[in-house]
Amino acid sequence: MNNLISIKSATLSEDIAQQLTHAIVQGHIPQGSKISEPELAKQYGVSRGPLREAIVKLEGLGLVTRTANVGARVIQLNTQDMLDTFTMREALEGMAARLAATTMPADEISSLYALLDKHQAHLDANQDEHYVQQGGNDDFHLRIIHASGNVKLIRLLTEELYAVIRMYRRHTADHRSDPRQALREHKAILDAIANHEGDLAELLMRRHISRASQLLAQAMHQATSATSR
Amino acid sequence: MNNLISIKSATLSEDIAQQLTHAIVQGHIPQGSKISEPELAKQYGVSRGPLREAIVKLEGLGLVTRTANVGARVIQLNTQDMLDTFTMREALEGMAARLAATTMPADEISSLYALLDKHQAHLDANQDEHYVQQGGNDDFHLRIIHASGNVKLIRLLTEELYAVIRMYRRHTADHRSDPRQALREHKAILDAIANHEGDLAELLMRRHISRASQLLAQAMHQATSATSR
DNA sequence: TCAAGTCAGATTGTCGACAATATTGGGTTT
DNA sequence: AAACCCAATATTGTCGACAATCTGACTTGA
Repeated sequence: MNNLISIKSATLSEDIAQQLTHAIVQGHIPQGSKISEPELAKQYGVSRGPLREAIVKLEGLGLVTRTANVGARVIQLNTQDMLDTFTMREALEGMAARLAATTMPADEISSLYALLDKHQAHLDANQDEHYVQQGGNDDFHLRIIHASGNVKLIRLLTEELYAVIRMYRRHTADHRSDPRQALREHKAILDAIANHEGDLAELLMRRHISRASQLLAQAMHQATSATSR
Repeated sequence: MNNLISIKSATLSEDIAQQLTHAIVQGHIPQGSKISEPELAKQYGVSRGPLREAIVKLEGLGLVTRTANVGARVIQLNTQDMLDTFTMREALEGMAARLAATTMPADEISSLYALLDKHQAHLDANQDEHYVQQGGNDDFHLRIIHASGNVKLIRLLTEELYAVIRMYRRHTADHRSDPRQALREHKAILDAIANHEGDLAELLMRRHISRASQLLAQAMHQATSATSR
C-alpha cells in the first residue's frame, strides 16, 4: 500500500501522524480496528519509535483510544458521541461566528459571498449534488473559524477537533437531505456577519450546526437499525 | 528534587506526564524555559523514551511548544493568549451551564448550594480571603462542567484545557479584587440551573467568566508594566 | 462438561546507542 | 570592530534489542 499524499515533514513522526490521520478519517483503517505497532511500522517503513509518537498524537486528537499494555484502537463512531461532539462544535463555532461578525474584513466577506455563489452554481449545474468542500479553502465553516481571529479557538477547532468532525461529516455528505437548505443557512449566517450582528450570527450558526447534527443522528440511526436487521 | 505527588500509574510515560504537568502549572518549571530531554530524564530517573512521549502529550495539552530538531519550551503566558483562552472557556462553560440546567439532579443541586454556603462561611471567617478550590471537588466550575453530562465537553474542559486555565487562574487568585462578587455570581448561576433556565444559566456563566478575564487582564497588564519599569 | 490454572506466543513498554541536525565559540576576513 | 565562516559540541530524532505484560490455547481436575 502506498501513501497517496506524501508531504515531507521535518520529522518522521509528523509524517506518520498525518498519514495515519488521513487513513483513519478516510476510513482506510476501519473503525474499531486495533492498531498494531509492529505491523504499521513495517508498512510505513519506520521503526516503532516515531510510530508510537504518532499514535500518542492521534490519541490527543481523539482518533484512537489507548490502553496501557494493550494498545491503541481506532475510535468507533456512534450517535451519542456525535451528538456530544456537535454540541461542543455548536458552542465553539457559534462563538467563532460571533467574533467574525466584528473582525472579518470587508474583502473576505465579499470573497465568501462569491464562494456561496459558486456553491449555488454548482448545485444548479449538478442536480443538487452536495458540494465536497472537506477541509479545503472552499470550506465555509473553516473560513468563518479563521475569521474569528482567536488563535486558540482556531487551533482547537481546526487542528484538534476537526479530524473527528470530518469523520462525521463524511457521513453527513452522503445522507444530506437538502443541500440547498444548508446553503440558505450559510447565506443567512454570512448576512449577519456582514451586518456586524454578532448575536444573530452566533444564533444562526448554532441552529445550523444543531440542525446538521439532527439530520446526521437520523441517518446514523437508520444505518445502525438497517445493519442490525 | 523529589516528587511530592507520586501516584503510580500503569506506565512511566503517564507518570512523567502528570508530574511535568504539575510542575509546569505550579511554576516549578518556569515559563518560557527550555525542556532538556537528557536533563529531565536524569532528574526523573527514566530513559528518554517515556519522557519524549510525555512531552508529546504536554504539547497536546498546550503546555509546551515543540520545534523539530530544536526541542520543547514551556509556554509563556501573555494577555492576548489568556483572553483567547477565556473566550473559548466562555463558549464551552456557558454551554456546560446550559446543559447542566436540564440534567443536574436535585441532590447535586443541594450539594452545590451547601458548597456555596461553605465558601460564604470561609469568607466570613477569613476576612474575605480567597478560597482555594483549584481542581478539587470543591471547584464550583468543575462541578458544573461534570453536571453537563456531555462526555466530550467534560474531557475537553477538564483534561485538555484546564491545565492552561489553571495556570491563569493561579494568577487570578492572587489579584482577585472581590471574592464576594464571584460568590454572588456563582449563586446566581446555580439559581438559574436549579430553575432549569438554560438560557439564563449560560448567559450568567458567560458574564462570570468574561468578568474574570477582564480582571485578570488588568492584573496582568499591571504586572508587566511594573516589571518593565 | 466446564472452570480454573498454566504456559507459549505475541505485543507493548523501556532502554541504551547511533545518526542527523542545531548551537556555540573561535578564528578569519573585510 | 563587525560580519562571516567553520569546526567542535550538545541536543534531538531514530533505531534495534530486551523486559514486562497481555492473549489465547491447552491441560487438568472436579
